[in-house]
Amino acid sequence: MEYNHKEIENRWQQYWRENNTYRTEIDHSRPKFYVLDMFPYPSGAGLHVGHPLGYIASDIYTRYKRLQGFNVLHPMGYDAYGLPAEQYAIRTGQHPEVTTRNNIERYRSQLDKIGFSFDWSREIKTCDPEYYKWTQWAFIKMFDSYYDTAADAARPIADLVAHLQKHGTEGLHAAATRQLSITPEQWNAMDDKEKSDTLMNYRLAYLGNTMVNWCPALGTVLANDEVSEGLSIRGGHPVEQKLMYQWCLRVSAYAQRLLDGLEKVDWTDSLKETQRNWIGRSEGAEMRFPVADSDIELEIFTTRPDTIFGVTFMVLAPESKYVDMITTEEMRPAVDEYRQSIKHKTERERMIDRRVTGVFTGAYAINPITGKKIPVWVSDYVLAGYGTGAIMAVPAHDSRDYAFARTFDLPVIPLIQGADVSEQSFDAKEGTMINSASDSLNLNGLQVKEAMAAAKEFISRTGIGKVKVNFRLRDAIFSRQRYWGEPIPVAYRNGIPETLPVESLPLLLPEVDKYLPTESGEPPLGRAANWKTAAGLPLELNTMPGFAGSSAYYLRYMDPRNNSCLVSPEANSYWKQVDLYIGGSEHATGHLIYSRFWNKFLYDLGLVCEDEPFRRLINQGMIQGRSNFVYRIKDTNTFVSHGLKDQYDVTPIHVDVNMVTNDRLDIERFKAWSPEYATAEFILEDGQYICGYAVEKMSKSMYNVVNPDDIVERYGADTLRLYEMFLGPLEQSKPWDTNGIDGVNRFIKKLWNLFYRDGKLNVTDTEPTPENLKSLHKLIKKVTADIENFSFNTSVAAFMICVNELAQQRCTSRKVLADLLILLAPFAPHVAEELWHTAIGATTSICDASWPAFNEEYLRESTVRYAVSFNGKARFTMEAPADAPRDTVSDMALSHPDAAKWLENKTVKKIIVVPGKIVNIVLG
RNA sequence: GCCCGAAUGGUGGAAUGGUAGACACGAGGGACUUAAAAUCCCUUGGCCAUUACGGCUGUGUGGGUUCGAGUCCCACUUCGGGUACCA
Repeated sequence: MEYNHKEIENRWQQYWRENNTYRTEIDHSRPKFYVLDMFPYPSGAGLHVGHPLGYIASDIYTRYKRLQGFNVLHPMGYDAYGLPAEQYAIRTGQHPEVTTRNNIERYRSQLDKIGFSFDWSREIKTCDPEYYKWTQWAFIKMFDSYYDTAADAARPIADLVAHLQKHGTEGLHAAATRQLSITPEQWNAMDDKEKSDTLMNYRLAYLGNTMVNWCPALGTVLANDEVSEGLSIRGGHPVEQKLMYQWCLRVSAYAQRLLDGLEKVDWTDSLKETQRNWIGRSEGAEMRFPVADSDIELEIFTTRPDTIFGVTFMVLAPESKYVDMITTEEMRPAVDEYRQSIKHKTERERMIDRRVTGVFTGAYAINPITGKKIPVWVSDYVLAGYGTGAIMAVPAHDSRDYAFARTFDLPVIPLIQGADVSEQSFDAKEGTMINSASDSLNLNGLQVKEAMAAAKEFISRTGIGKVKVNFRLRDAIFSRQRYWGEPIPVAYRNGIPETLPVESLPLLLPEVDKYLPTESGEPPLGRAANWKTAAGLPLELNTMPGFAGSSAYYLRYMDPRNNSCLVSPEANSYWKQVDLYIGGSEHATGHLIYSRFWNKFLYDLGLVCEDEPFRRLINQGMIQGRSNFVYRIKDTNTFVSHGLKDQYDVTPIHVDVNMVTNDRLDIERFKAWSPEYATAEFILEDGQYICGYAVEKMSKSMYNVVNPDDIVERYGADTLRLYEMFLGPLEQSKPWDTNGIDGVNRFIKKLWNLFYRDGKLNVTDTEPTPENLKSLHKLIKKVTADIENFSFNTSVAAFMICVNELAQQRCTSRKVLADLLILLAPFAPHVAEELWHTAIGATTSICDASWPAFNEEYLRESTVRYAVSFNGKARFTMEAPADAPRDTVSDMALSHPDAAKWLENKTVKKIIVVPGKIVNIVLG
């Protein structure tokens, strides 16, 4: 019997499929466990070897938990809406659905080859009407809800309407776009349009005029997390700011709960930190500064109310509504010109160009505490979208204000003792206050923290302002001017938006002749014929963004075919939440925020039983490419080997990693690669051409893409799985290097030879020896602990050691070998299943086996080795009885023959004995 | 700029404060073979020895705590990741 991976893997993959081995049902007799992968977007390029990394880890954990007796939910599906399929459709006219279907088929066949234990009966696709019905349904629920800030929960909008009818906005605690002040009489006198507009101020899904990231190249708006450094994440196109009337989700209402919820989940600190920064809670005060000779008051937000005595000017955002109100006649032309110049800059230009610019409005404000007159300026370093779009500038203690003050020659008043502000501002929140006293308030002599508290207390007591918490987290823009997304279930009656009846869902994505905007600039759905309700009302033309479909998919997996609700209470109360979620950290500020928001909303409605969707989360690292280079001597067709390249003037050229083995170039394949190289000549070292290498992103253009299918074909899925885990710690980014794969492949062959020695079955019913049991239980202990810690690389090493030991011991014991296979089954399921049946003689799948119990007894030693150190330096080792008391051990060390030379002419000051490990003799 | 993380042989990487470099790759040497592949054995951080499986040194840099530091503390350097005129 030889190890034949192709035959084995085909056989068992078929067996598992035919026997529905991985089908999962609710089973109250067993504890549940939910392991989830972030489902993939099926791109046209297919999977490369980096994609399955997280899936392999989650599969190992899933299989391990099943062997431990858990009923494990482990589903998979596709995040099927997305830009690439649509852009492909625009170029080729092929329907995105066709592209997507083909890509999904390719993904599925690639995934199947790796031997995952997904329950495919629960597969979902976000573009499937049966699925997106529930995405649309959730949107309608959000439209019909507002956020009650007193109850800290979403409530039906009908409750809000009732409140407005009776009390107006008096006593209303609701998250809102703007603070409104309405009497019941005013509300009741409103017409439908006015009422609709008013309610939009409160709805969780609302239409609003907001500054959006507009990407002209993609022809759509983008959410904040879809933009990085002024460029779109998809495609890298420039993004500009634009005021648009768009659908939004009031995620900001949940900011505090999203922050608090992080305390309850088991995620890495760095990921929690990323979310905390993104939510960006800052505590401070909102204050009003009266404008001189006017009734207008400027409202500002500051986190440093303690620095109120150092305010030497104020700054408004160019878009601030105050600018028009206070600018003096003589300054108006300059201010208008400045605002125009800002408007014409794209977001990216604004980022690159960090010059300090601004203009004086001509107006002065009054410092409410000192009564001093201070000039009001306009500058683009103040953002309209944060706080109130106006600031009090304290140049001595804020670096941005400092730069502005120096540019426009404004005064700088230091407020902290010893702070040198001649060269730069002193931003630290520490020190003793100076220059901070008026008739009503004296902060001098206080520490910064005390001063902050005192200032806040004073401000709220005197009514100058109030203590306020601000969040950086913005509402999510929910409209996309695209075709390939979920239609928003909204129709317009006389221009007033209303949601469709829930019973009419799903609202199907209509057919269009082209996937481009209409001539009049409307989104592609504007091309759909008859895009109206049955009653003839026009339907919404925007579609939902990419994150919509992925926000509640983990709930749908619990009950994927339910036609009457998103998830039944029975299914939800059994599966509860995701116990382990594995995926990339790139979703930290997108999907992982939106999902948590969406889940909390459903929780408020009493539709799900857990407040947080993902209990434990692991970020697998990215697998980078390892590119190979050849070195062409300039202006020739001669290539010089890596070790000799420095003697020539060379150009490095990427070469396909698939024709390089251990950095040695297959010269014949290289010549055949391109006609250009057919006549190439080579300068070799030691008869070989050695390539250089570099770690880069895995991509076609670098010729460093390694396809998992090729690895499976050549070495088998088990080798691929083990090798991906062996490569390094799961959470760390690391380059893929096929070179090391022979090591794990050899391990599988060694394992095989343990069961079939010289082609003959080598398993007997002999009793295990103490040595056998020691090797086995060392492994049980190590692998169990490693899986719990996601330290898969070290468990693979432990398998290698154990197999070597058992081979050396000539172990044939069926009991020991069977347990070895169970331990290995999560990692290399095919070979484990094969040997389980053919060599062990089992008649049921190894998936139905039980994880072996660890017994400390077998590891107990009668003697242990001590390292004997002198002054901390280890010098020799000695054996001692395992149960010897410390005094006996130190006496043994001192009388040991090797000790004599170290003890010569020295006095022993102290002896430290660490049982079973170290004897450290401290000499005088 | 701010926040987080990392730094260990030629390479990927192991090490509850207790003999640094597990495991693997690569490399060198050997066995088997007409030869190659495959397989197996030995060596492999550096330096000095090789009469000794002996010595010295060694985990980015400099300090500290400790009987003992890759591991803990302080300062710094470099590299990744996140975020950015967020007041």
